[in-house]
Amino acid sequence: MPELPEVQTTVNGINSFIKGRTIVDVWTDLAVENPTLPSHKTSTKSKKFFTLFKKSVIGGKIIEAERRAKNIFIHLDNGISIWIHMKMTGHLLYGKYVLISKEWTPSTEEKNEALRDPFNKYLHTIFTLDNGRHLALSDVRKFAKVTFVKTTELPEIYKEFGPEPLEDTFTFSVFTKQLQKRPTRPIKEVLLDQKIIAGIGNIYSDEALWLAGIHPLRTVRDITDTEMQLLYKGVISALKKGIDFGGDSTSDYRDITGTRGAFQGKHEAYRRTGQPCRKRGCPGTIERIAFSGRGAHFCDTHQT
DNA sequence: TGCAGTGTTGCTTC
DNA sequence: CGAAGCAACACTGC
Repeated sequence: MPELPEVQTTVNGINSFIKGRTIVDVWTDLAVENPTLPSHKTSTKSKKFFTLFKKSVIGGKIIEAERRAKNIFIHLDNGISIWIHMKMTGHLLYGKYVLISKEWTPSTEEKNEALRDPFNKYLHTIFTLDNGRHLALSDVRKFAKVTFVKTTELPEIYKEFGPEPLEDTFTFSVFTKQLQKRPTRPIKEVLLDQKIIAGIGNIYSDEALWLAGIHPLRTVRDITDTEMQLLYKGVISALKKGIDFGGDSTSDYRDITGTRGAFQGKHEAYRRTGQPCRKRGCPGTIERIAFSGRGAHFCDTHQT
């Protein structure tokens, strides 16, 4: 699920619902661990690390949440930032929960029925807020990671991610310069590399390539300047469209109120295998190939 | 029933 | 070194 538009939707939700709240407690079943950039090896799978985590975030007031690549940073007023990566199936939920026999479930007072959606179970980390409500991490597959860093360390960490495709500084020249760092690699693979461009995953790379009419296996250096222009626009418009529709809930993704996004009904390529291409006048069919350990979907006619 | 496939990414192996 | 493949985990669908 969570690529740039889904993570952005989550961050927007945190900022509209829980900004200003203070964290008064944290619970975890230790099923999640922290992101492992070279500089941050410790794991919440150890009780010792979790004790330190608790000590660092309890009493902190949420100033603002921020997205970098597919990561969420929640800045607290005590100089600490909570760092969350939702990986494949993680998502954050805001609700009123109760702990019953080692499992958190929505309280009877919780009026938001979406939180009772089966996809919104599997809670592995719970932040209790000063209004008695909770920010919960739901994650079936338990790949999501949670840790903390000093806020002052973030500029150094942000350097490990590529440029942000929706920022004003992401010009066509930045785009091509980044892609040219991998001239011999297939374009789809390069688009997925977070160090080249931040935030693109399997869904939006398929969509961007469909928009640009480029086959996913084309090598970067074989792509013409005209095609690059189309791809640059395609990347930006696919991501913006994802945000406009509140993200993609093909699978587990939900916004922090537990509600599905709507982008899954809007795909042109992703997971439309065997269906007709919807580009105007195109007689093609969407094809799927296995590639780089995942699926790539593209039109067999207009993507060349 | 069984196995391929699922949004991510870092580690291992060659 | 780059590149390919896999592992982490649980569930769905063919």
